[in-house]
Amino acid sequence: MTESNQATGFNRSVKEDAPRGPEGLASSSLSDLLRLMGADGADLAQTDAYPVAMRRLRAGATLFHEGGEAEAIYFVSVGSFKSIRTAEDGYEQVLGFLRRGEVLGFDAVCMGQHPTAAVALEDSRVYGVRVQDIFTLAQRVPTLDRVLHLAVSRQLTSRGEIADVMAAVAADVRLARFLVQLSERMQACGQSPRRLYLRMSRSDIASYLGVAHATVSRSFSALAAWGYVQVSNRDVEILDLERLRGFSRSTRGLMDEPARHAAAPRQPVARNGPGSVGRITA
Amino acid sequence: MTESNQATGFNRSVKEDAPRGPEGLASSSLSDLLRLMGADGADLAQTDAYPVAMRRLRAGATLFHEGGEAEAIYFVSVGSFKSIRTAEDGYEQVLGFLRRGEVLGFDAVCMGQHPTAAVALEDSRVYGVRVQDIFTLAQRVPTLDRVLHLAVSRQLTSRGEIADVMAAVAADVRLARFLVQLSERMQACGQSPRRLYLRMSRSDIASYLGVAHATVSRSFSALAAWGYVQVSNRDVEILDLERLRGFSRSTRGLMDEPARHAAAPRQPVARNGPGSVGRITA
DNA sequence: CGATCGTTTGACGGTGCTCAATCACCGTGG
DNA sequence: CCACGGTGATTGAGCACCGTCAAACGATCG
Repeated sequence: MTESNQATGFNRSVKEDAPRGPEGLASSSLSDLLRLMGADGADLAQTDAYPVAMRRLRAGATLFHEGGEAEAIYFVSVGSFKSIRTAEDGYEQVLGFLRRGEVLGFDAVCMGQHPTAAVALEDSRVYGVRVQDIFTLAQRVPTLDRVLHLAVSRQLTSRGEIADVMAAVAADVRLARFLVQLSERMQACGQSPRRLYLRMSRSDIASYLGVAHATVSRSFSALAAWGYVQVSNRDVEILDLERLRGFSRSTRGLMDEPARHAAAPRQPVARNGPGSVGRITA
Repeated sequence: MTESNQATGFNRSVKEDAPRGPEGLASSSLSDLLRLMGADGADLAQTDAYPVAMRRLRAGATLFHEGGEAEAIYFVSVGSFKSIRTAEDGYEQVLGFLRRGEVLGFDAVCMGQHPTAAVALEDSRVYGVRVQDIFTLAQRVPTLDRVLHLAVSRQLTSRGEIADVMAAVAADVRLARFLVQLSERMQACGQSPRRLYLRMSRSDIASYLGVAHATVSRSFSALAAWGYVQVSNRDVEILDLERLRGFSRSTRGLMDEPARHAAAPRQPVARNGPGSVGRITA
């Protein structure tokens, strides 16, 4: 618990060099937020009037706590977060990893308090919109309403991806699916889909995959041994994305497509090879 | 594949005795939908003008297919659904079970097509709102906008509950958590939290829990043997909700609170008893 | 450079997955 | 009414993947 966060409250003075709003929060205009969310600049010019809070967090700081009062929802501007739920015994269940353009804390609007917490994985920035302002603001600015709906819909989809990963498959396959997910997100951002830098710890990954801490390490080693990836600490390079994707789809029994076109440093199909247990029977 | 569904299309003639809209769909008024969603009747009277499609489905019918074009989002009026994603090998991953007042298909608005399918678990009815109408309608009728945000927020929360269940715990515990979830939902609906009738098959439960078909049966038997529940086919009676809830929270090792107050038909703590493997280390 | 944390790897034991047989429950047809 | 196939649920046996415990290794920071 070496949190270096500056408290939880929304109304908090934050070290900031941008202009301040009445709340002591750095503020930008709504148009900035809409631009971030990829809104086509229709009525953007008219939205400069609306101030929007902006908040910065250091790595490891928590944006809002589980059970905390729902003060605002946030849009990630730069950096990345994990959303987690902590069990009574202290076990942290990771529900997802969020990046630029994604929305945080929306699951709180139906309850008044946050069912999950959000923690920054690196130095980050977010826009915040107070919950009480959402409805009126969305009514005033249709573009915001649209943007919000879209972002939440995307969020809903990504929450579903946990199940895809945790669906009873071998641990190696879970990790492979996770890496493919990351790779696709990278590509969606216009970045290289082969070079990944993992912002989260092995334990975070383990929680997300629903396997043990140590098993993640073993699976990384296995994937590297098969020749799918090259791993150096948190740097991951995907050597053969297509074969990795194929393996991530593997279910059980001997994978139906050995897919050994050309260079296979280590034959993936062997004892303890891909897909020994894999999938639950339908 | 003995689907008795009446095709997928939204613009389909449906056997219906209610008034028809221009689309050949039975139609009700928007105020009905808002009332279903628990909106306080502020401007309800003025919303009678807006027609809303209503659709009926038989048990086993699919409301919309995975990959299908996103035509509308739906609100469950009566009955229940499962939302699923089907892998290439035919494995059905269940993402959640939905009941009255919940929203279906919203994750499609950000993509134009449905990332998941929805199948009726029993004879059911839904209200449908075309995707293209959502934004304009929400702007015209603020109450709808609010209702929609709330419903989606709830949906987001329930998607997170999959992780709670699938988080690496013993299979018995997963089932216990699932039953507790159902029980709480029953209570929220004003029904008895002890008497459950499971609308879904064992395989559906297995998929939702992330365990094998057979393991669900074994876990049911175990829970019954511990004296937590009494099971007869799809009828489940919870005999001791508090102890069941306690067990559902169990992690690993010998559960820290034996909780043997009084009557314990079969001592839950025994070899192969509760919480042998349980939880992944934090 | 030492302390602390995160990561890797090893060995062991157990739970749950696979396979498969049996049973219970229905709707059909003889 | 009872035989009959079909679906879904239960139970059993065997084996191996992975969770636990533990120790060694590496990285990062003060």
